[in-house]
Amino acid sequence: MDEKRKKLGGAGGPLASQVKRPRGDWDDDDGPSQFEEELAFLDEVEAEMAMELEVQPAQEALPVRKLFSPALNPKWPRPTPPTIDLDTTPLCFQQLELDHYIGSHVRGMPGATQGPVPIIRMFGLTMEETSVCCHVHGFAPYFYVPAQLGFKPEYLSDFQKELNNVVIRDMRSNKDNISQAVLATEICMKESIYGYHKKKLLPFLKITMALPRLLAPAKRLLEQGLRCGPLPVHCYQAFEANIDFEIRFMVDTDVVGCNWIELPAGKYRLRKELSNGDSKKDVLGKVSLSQIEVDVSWTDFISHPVEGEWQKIAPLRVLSFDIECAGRKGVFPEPDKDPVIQIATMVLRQGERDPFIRNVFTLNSCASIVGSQVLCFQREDELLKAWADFVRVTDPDILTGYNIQNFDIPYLINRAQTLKVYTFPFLGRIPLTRSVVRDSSFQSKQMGRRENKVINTEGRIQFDLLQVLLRDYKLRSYTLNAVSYHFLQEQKEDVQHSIITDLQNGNEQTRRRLAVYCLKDAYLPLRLLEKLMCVINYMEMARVTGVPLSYLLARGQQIKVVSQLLRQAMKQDLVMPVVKSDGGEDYTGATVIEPLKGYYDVPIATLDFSSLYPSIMMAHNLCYTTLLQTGSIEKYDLSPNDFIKTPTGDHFVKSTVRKGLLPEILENLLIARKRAKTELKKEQDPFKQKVLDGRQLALKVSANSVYGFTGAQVGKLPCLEISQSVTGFGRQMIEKTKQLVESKYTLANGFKADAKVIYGDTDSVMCKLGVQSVAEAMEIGQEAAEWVSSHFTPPIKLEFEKVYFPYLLINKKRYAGLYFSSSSNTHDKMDCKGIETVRRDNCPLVANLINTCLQKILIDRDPLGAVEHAKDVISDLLCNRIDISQLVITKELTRTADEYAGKQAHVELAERMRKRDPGSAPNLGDRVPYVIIGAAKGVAAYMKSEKGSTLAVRQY
DNA sequence: TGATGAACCTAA
DNA sequence: TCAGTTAGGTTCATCA
Repeated sequence: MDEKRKKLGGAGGPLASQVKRPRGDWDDDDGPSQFEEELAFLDEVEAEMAMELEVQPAQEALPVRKLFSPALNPKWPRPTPPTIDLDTTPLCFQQLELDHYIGSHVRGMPGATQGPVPIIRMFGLTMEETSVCCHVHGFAPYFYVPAQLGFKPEYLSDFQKELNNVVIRDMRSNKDNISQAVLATEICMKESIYGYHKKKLLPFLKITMALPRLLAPAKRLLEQGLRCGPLPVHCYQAFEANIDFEIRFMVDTDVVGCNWIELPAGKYRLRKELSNGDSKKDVLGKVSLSQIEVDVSWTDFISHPVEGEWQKIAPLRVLSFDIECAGRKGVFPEPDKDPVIQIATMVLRQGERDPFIRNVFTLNSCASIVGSQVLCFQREDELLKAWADFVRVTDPDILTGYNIQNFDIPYLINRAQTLKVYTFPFLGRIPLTRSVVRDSSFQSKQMGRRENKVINTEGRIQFDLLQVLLRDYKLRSYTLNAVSYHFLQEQKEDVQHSIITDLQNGNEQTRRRLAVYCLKDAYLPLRLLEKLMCVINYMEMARVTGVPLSYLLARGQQIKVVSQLLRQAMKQDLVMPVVKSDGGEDYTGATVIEPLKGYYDVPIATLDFSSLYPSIMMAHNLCYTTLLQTGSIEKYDLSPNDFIKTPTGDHFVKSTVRKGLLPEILENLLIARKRAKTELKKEQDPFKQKVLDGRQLALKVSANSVYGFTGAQVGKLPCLEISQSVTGFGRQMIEKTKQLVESKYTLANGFKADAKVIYGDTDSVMCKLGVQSVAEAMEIGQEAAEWVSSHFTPPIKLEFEKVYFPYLLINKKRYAGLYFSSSSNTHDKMDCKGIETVRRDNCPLVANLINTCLQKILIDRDPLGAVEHAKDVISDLLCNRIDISQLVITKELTRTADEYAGKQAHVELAERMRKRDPGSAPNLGDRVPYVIIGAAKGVAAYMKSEKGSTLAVRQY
């Protein structure tokens, strides 16, 4: 079978022309596309696997009812779950999504018995593919404030009453008629995480509120001041009042994202399907579409740590889909005007190779497609209704596709509204909760401003591939076509947007062509998801950081650190203050050593501090809990031996006095990473390997984001003393490394030459050691790294990483070289940093030209050839012989012409392009920075030529 | 003509 | 209600 699959892999393979298909008016290409072969092949796979007979593809409209008959579509519903004997059977499921809703008290469950109560809801999956919805009762939100001086336990009830009164008075409308906003107050001994306080626990008031949304007003009112008993009015500072309810719950119950939950036998209640009028007391009716729905007390379930058997992953259903709309010419489709004409869907079990459901819902007839079910509808509203029903029946855990979040789902929902398909917008697992489209804007320094739509699909995780790619990959283009080509070397089916409507208005063959296109657009995201191991990697990230899977795509970096910090803090009775974040002064970052620019025809050894910032935090015990605030040294009578002064003048106690939380978190992350890596080496099963690799990656990323968290001034808990001390130590270290290397490896000490650090950035130094061979450079580099490491506090470690030979150092953050690490005989790659070849704001022509030039310089050792090449391209440009499809133009460049021949050429080219195809100025905004001149100038500069003699290399 | 700042993207 | 950091190169527009 795999043999066959391989054959399909090669473009234009022998299979491509064997099968003929009927031709329609729009069928101007030869034979079926490769994707069609692939689809057809999927049918064969199933036949070979002796699966049940495939349903004959339908061509004519089907009565909708029949679609859902088990006889026609046996694979749609999940397998019937085993019957459960509550008294003897525990229920184990992998929790995939965790949220909360406001409901009312359930008899026998802990928590408030009156008024609205928050109920945690876990959605998940058993190993047998049974979907589970679990209502967890009795957990209430809370926060802390330090008890006022002189506060006595007997004041508690007064305090609670006072706070309750002001909170209720503060409510604009009390729709739910809440009479008890504050459920409980108690005194407990805690310590603020912020600053060192000699480990002294102080009395705090733990305030439990009825609902999560009451935390913010309670906090605000307490900050404004509250009077209690005989004490004067006091303004309280709130702690942990800004923690998401879900995170609060997970931290307190040791639940991490996507871990396994066990409900012990006898401890949970099964919900039943209740028909109308069937209202037995004590039996709750099902409210979700999950196959099994249960209730449990928050104190009664077991949360399994991600270890051993509990590392497994349940067979999630991943549903990928794509829609086509019949837009008007030149107008982007609008849901109140333009119909949805096709929806293609593929459903895959996570871990399996091929989707087990493949279908396309079409408006009007459509010729059959081998490998896919074709479901035709005469009316658009019926199509939409049937598709939504189909989604609910197949009950996917994950919804994916390309840009479904900002296009497909909103379009479908809005279109359904226009057509009055009222049953449509219920795409989650709670049939009573309508999916609505909301706008949200999201802003961060990292990602800039981003406008997004948000659609609630309770219990089903939206995993929009586009969003994943935007987050995790820096790409030149994010079109599905470009992305597919980049990762899969595969293209979309070739259908121009402008002809979609014509295809729809043609015949069943043209609609078939459209359907194949649509199917591929549903299929590609699945392939990409698998190739990039998104689901596994995200799950591991959720497990490592402890947040729900959905947070990873919906939220930023900070929540992950907060989750870990809270878990660690709780163990030591430490609590997190709510800080008001006001962006202050920036602080100094890393050092970039002034480069000795030039072309180095000798091996350059590169030494790197591994995980520099995490290791600094560990080595020097930098943490909120170890920070000595002004006056603390005197206050706690600390001797100089007890603390350190950082390069920025901040003080932290040593680990002998108090071990910091952040260093502890980092240690755990790095230990876990090491463990994952050793397990990875031992593991034979490729699936488990992927999981472990995903984990070690998640652990590394998590460790590196801790520093950023402390420096995030608009953040949950910024601490510039930590972040600036970290960078301060870093600056000191790189400077010291340079000195050490240059002082030991000298002629005077018997080495072949005086070593010179020619460049360095943040955590690395590039050393010219005066040796001629890569092997020698590796040997000395290795030794130097070890020797330098011994001058620093563990776990700080300088590592020999690679040798560049030759090495072209153009400027700070701009260099290229042949990269040797595994072998001293052959280079692994040509490594380019910061140069046009790696930048996404240049047109391909520039990148290609520079890349070729660099290859000629570094690999062929032919700098003259490089300049010749640059010249050739220039003259091609000037003679209009260049392939203009490689060019993208800037608006600015078309406006001004100047003396630069290259630039002038571009202006002309831009004009030509415009004349030829006025509507297609491609990627407007891309830079074409003096394309060729820039390159030639660059190459010449690399050759140390004088300014002005751009093409001359005589001096070299 | 050179200085300056914005926009963009990258290095780490 | 939400947002990881700073350093730094290159290009281009603007202005005196």
